[in-house]
Amino acid sequence: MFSPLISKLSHGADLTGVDHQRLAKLARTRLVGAHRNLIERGDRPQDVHLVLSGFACRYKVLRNGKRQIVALLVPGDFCDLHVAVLGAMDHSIATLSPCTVADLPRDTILDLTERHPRIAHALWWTTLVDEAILREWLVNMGQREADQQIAHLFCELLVRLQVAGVADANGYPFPLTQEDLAETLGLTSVHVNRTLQAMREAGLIVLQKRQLDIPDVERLKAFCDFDPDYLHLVKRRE
Amino acid sequence: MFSPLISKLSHGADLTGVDHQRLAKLARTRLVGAHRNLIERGDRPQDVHLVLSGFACRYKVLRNGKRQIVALLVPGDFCDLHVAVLGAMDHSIATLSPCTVADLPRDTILDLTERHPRIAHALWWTTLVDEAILREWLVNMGQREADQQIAHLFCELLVRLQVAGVADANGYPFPLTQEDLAETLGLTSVHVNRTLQAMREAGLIVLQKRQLDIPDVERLKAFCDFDPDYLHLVKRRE
DNA sequence: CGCTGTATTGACCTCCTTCAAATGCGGTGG
DNA sequence: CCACCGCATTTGAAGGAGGTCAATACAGCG
Repeated sequence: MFSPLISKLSHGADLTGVDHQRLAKLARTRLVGAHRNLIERGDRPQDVHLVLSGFACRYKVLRNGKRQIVALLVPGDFCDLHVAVLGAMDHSIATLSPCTVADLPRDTILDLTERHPRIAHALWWTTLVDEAILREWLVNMGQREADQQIAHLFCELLVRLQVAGVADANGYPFPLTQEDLAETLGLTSVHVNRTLQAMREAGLIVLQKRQLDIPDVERLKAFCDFDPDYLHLVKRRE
Repeated sequence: MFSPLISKLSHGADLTGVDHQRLAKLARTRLVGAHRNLIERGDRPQDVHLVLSGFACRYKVLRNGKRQIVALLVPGDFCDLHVAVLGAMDHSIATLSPCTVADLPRDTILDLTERHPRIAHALWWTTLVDEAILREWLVNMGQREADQQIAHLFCELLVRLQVAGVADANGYPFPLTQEDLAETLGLTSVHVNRTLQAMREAGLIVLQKRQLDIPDVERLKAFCDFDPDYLHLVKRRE
């Protein structure tokens, strides 16, 4: 049930089997349909939310109605680990596909981190990686052209989903619409569409029926100059 | 000496006078010229670095030589508060103007936070605000046009510099070149130049001799739809 | 006064957007 | 099983924001 989180954390810290147990004991999960708000701007959530399956996103909407997705949340990602420190949410979170979500009482988390430094350290690590991803997205939007931008996002998701244990070696389920993709990359859906077509023709990707396959992962990585160092993955001890 | 940091922290947490003392005691500062690297990608800094005056930036360079600035560091901002958790730096940090920088031994910081929860909380707060700023920059690059983008950055800096106590009500020293500005906004310096001219003609800004003045702050904020909630400032107790 | 880095300008180009219509497709109800 | 609906994808034509290249003007500084 909590395996995506545990799998992910094991790439960022040395969690022992005992620690795993502690996390798994917190289970209280629910199913959420696609396109539902999990948290809205201005909220002060009491529980900590965790995505266990499906895709969700952080987003902000401008006065003119435009929406910018500022993060994709995949299995193992926290929605609001630390709002308590900030007070109110400055952005909203919504599902992009059906998701299973865990609600963890904030007190439980606080208690857990206080008593188990390794867990605290692992959670620390996740938020710093989230920040590093934001920086890389900024580079992506600022300096790369649409095709490389899309390719880079696909490469990042491949790694992140593999780390969570929900992607195979060269592909994964990809429920986002072209519109969603456009909103995360700062493009229009029309241009995303045309760019995807070009990438398909170039044999870089196979994207159909909400499934992305990458025939030649190394080639795609080279195409967009992908370097996963910003994900700060640590060699996993078997 | 440490007033920018202390001034800033007081907007994010309830620090008492005693806490102030503790921070101030750590002083070991130095002057750094403009365009010097403070930290490079791959480094594992031992000390924690803090900007006390001047402008610095986080940046990443692509293989093709393009540079993207992913954060501006102003007085009171930390460079690398938490690399210890991540290991190596995934980006570099350089000065944009002459800066005074403080080097704080990591152990001192660890010790301080462990023994003084309020300080720990305040430092927590700063890193979460940094993350919120990244999200807003993503919105800026993805959804706003050049003129609003520039305006938004200017508004953000006005608030941040005021919070640090180094800006007056409607302006501040602005040492960045148009090239620097271009690299932070994902534009070219040519286009930044033309856009700045238009903004000057519109009376939105006065930018000359490395000094930015904003004749009508409310107007500029309205122009770019600026909402400072993402900076998570707390009403300061006098 | 000359040097060097920054700002400015012009001409041209292209990536991406806009608007609008058409096509395709999964799901549902008859 | 088929017709139909709603949503997502695809396509076309035209326009605009921003990029590229390269020359010129300007300003601070030793």
